[in-house]
Amino acid sequence: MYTIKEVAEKTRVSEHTIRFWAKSGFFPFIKRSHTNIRLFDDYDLEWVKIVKCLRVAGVESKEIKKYIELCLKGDSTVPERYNIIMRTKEKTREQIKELMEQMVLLEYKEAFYQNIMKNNLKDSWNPINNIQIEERIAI
Amino acid sequence: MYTIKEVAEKTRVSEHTIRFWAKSGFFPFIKRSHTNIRLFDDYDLEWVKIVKCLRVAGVESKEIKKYIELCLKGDSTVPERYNIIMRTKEKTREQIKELMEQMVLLEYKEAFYQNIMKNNLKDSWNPINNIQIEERIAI
DNA sequence: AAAAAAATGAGAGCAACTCTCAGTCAATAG
DNA sequence: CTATTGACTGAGAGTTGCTCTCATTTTTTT
Repeated sequence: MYTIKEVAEKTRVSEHTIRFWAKSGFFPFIKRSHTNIRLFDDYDLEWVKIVKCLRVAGVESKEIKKYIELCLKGDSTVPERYNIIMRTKEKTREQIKELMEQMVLLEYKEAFYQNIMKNNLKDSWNPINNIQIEERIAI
Repeated sequence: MYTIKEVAEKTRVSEHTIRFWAKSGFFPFIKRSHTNIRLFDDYDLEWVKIVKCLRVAGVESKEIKKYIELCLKGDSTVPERYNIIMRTKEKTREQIKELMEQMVLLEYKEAFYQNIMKNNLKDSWNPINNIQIEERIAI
């Protein structure tokens, strides 16, 4: 059995956020000690990880609540749950793609600034279009 | 010269957000028509793209403002700007890594649900640990 | 010249945390 | 056996970064 602190460490989600998620009804099985302290077991931990996974993918709270409730309803909801997972996968794939595109831009910037520093150029030389920017500051 | 609508389309950032960013001082060079309508040129467009890139990487507004101000100060701030770009690259790399880890978990879930649907199993069979969960609902 | 489409700023509203605070409880130090 | 330290609690205020509405003005189309 884990305390909220241990769960926070294991999942790298803040204690505040875990309490917030618990209040949102994301962890329906958590027990309490006789002095009201939350006790997470390994399955609760699994739920925390899945909720984190969905949140990181940008699934909103309302949808996560729905997913949790489908889980509680049993086998008949498996196809719907599968669809939520597939939509989440798609979202995640798009996010990775977007981040990789941004990475390309950041690498241009890196080269741009390295070039200025190495060759003592002015930063009005923009390597993206390989043209000099007149009277403008490059971002 | 582009209107806010065209910039929104080109960058896939909403008009609302572009106005919000403009109010935050992220685009210091935007001109206005004689009737107060914002006119973006190609360089302004470049700034919108960079700001988007930084935001997607999770750089907070305050830091973006700082970056913008460093750009306006000229060449002497290049090393500091370079550092911001490098930190942003690192953040982006971490995000991609985290999303890829989540992807693995989502793929387990996909296989888990597919297995239930194909073989008409109960969902208390958890494929992650390959053990049956007693009296517990799998998430 | 009128109707429809776009733009404006001010400001309200919202999601999802994030933080503060006063208070309970348990464990260890003296 | 008290006292202090430290984890935990819920309630609720505060924050970030949009997102949306609205009344008004401007532009375009017909």
